[in-house]
Amino acid sequence: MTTAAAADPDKRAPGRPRSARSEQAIVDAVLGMIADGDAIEKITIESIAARAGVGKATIYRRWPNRDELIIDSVASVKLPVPEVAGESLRADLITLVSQIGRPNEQARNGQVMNCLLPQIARNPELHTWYQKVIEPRRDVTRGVLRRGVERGELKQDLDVEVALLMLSAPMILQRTMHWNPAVDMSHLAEQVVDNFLGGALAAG
Amino acid sequence: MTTAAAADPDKRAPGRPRSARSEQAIVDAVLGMIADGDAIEKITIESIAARAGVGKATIYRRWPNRDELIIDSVASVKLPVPEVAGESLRADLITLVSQIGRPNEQARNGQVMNCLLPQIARNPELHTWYQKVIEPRRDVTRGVLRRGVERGELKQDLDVEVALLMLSAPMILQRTMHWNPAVDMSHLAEQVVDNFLGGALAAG
Amino acid sequence: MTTAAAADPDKRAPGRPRSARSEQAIVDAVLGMIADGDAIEKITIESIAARAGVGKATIYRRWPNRDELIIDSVASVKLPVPEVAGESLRADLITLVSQIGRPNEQARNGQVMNCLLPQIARNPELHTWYQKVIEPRRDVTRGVLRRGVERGELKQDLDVEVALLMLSAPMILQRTMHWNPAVDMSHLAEQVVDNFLGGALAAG
Amino acid sequence: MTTAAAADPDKRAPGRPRSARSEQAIVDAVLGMIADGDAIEKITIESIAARAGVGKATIYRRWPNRDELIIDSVASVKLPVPEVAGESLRADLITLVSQIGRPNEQARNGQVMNCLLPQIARNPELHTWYQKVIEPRRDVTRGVLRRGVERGELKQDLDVEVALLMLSAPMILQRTMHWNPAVDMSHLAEQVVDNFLGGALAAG
DNA sequence: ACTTAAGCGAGACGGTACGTCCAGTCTTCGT
DNA sequence: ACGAAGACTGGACGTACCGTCTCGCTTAAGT
Repeated sequence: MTTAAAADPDKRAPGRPRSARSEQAIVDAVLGMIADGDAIEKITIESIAARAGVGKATIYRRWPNRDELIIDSVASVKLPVPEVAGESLRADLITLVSQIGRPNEQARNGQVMNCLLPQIARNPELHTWYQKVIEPRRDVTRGVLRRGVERGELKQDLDVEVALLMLSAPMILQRTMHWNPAVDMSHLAEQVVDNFLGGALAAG
Repeated sequence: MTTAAAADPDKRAPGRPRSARSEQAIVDAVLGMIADGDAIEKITIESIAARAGVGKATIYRRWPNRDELIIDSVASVKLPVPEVAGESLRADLITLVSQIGRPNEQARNGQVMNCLLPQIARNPELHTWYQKVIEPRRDVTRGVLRRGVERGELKQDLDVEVALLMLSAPMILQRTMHWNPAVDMSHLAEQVVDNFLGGALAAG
Repeated sequence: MTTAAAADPDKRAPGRPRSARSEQAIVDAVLGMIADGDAIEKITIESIAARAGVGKATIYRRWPNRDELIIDSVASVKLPVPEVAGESLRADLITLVSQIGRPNEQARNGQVMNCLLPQIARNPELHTWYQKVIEPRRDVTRGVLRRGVERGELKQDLDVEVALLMLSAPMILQRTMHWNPAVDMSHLAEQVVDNFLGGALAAG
Repeated sequence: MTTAAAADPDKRAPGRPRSARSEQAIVDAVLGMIADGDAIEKITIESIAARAGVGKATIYRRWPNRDELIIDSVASVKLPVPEVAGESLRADLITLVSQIGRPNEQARNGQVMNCLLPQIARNPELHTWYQKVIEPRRDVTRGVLRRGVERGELKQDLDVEVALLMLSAPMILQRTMHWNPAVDMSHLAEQVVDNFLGGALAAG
């Protein structure tokens, strides 16, 4: 997202190199303000520059505008790709699903996804990029589902991609936006997985 | 959302009454810009006033700020509460689910939801209001599900609210944001309903 | 120099009229800073706006840039067209010449002409404008000289325009720039006039 | 004006000596931009560095700021001290006066003086320096005038310094700023000298 | 030949001011 | 009293330069 790396890795660019300290200070300032729960429109370039102790030009040298900076900052918070125990299909899915949309300790609250969602919706580049970020996580769930199909636990004709969507979308909307206020979120992951696996139809 | 109605319905306010033409022109301007696919942040009060041929104060007299205006405008596009034929549970659900997040002719593209999503996420008032708007639609689906439970077609212990979430969330995210690009959207409603009803587990 | 007057004097512009108070505050701020002896390049639009308690846009609505504003402010200091007693040619000329380039009480120091000189030199529009400003003053001297010629006191073939230049240029350069540091300025006006009248050649 | 020479002339500084090529390139860039008629405020350090193909630091190593650089560059254009034939007082004065403020071939137009005038007015150091530059030229005229006095051609009580001012100021203002647009400049030097010598009073 | 020391082009650094745009408010006139 | 028009203060925008500071690289002089 930042300036592309040099084509020739041997030849470094002329002139004074960019300061890693400044870069970090900027990203930290952004994450700090998000974590402080500041309204997203209050996170201005000027306030970021002031908080980071950095000139505005130093920001604009790296990011073309505020949105890219915020997105990049959030993206820099590396979320570890989750691992699964492999005990059972249900347990693995609950483990994975319960992590979707969960606020993590660095990007300390749900504001982060609130920032990202609209940008992703509008910015095709960002959308593509975001897909790349979550694809590894999606891949883990995909693997679990595929193994379920191979083992005969899941239906042979299961559309894995639709399944992924059905597992993640409820978690995302509910966690970031409290989409349906009548839903109790304490056991949502289990409920989603169980409904997904068992279906709604009455047995027999 | 607009200015509260007069306390005494008999006594009309003195002076020149507000022009319905202005109000309509403002709302039309907003909807027009949304339909034109303008980026949401380009829809400024000034541009709205210019397009509507109206003074800024005339807008502020009616709405407290830009977000409320946009939301109100979008909300004014009356979406008819869908009706169901009542033939079968599956057919009814597909009818309802396929309408979720569908762009309609007045708010002519998916931009509308893109505008609303972040606002809803951040603005508690708006969130409450939005619940009220979609609650009637939700209620229809809720009714269908409840009848399914009563008839014994659906599990007795089905959590209807979670079910609603599982039916709508995938449609919303996929339709407005192409959340999972690997998903084919041509039969998504059917797939979501069938997965929801039948579950993913292999029979037997 | 400010926005041109309306073509039709009857029809006033729509909308809120510009505030005379703001305009005065801006001009006062500029003159104040000049009088304070601030370096000319320290008189920035931002500092003017702050001192005048005015938004920057209010300044830019009236003047296209800093230079025009400063010039206009200085120009607004109405210098009274001098009058002459008419006693004698010599006395009248001394009266007039001694006023050229003299700092006056409102534009309280020589900085003013220092500001204007380079602008005049570079900006043709300003040059034209400045000519109009000083023309009335020049006209008074011109009248005195012409009467001198008519009365036969001055040479019949005197080039009045060259004469004006010879009377004013030494005063301007010496007063604003101390052009020749070896010149004693205390009786400069008298000396210039006497040299001009009597010439340098030895009598006889 | 450049960095002071070493205290001990024998001991040259260690390290790589400054490049004469760079120095020349910088000065040439400045003179070129002036000659191109660029507005003085467009001649920035950055543009100079770019045009000269030189780093900014290389400029700052030699001159403390833009003004000094511009002045130094202009000053480097050596104007030859004029010589006089000594035929007659009038002819000598016309020779000298006609050269005042005349654009020369290197500093190719009147812009140069336009650049210098305001700086001189504001910067006392520069003022002193400028006096030194023009003093030799002034001295020639001073010599001619003094000889005129000694020979009895000019009045015994002539104030030579005031005379210098009266001869040069009209030429400067008219040549660099077209001070009085009504003045025909084609014979200005002759007119000034003749007026100066003969005075304006009618004979007899 | 090798070290030392300053020069070099390049360009990033923290800043300041620019001139523009919009927010939300206020003030005018005409309806 | 509402209408439009548009001026008001305020503040962020993204750009341009300032004068300073690294970078890796020459270029000499003194070992």
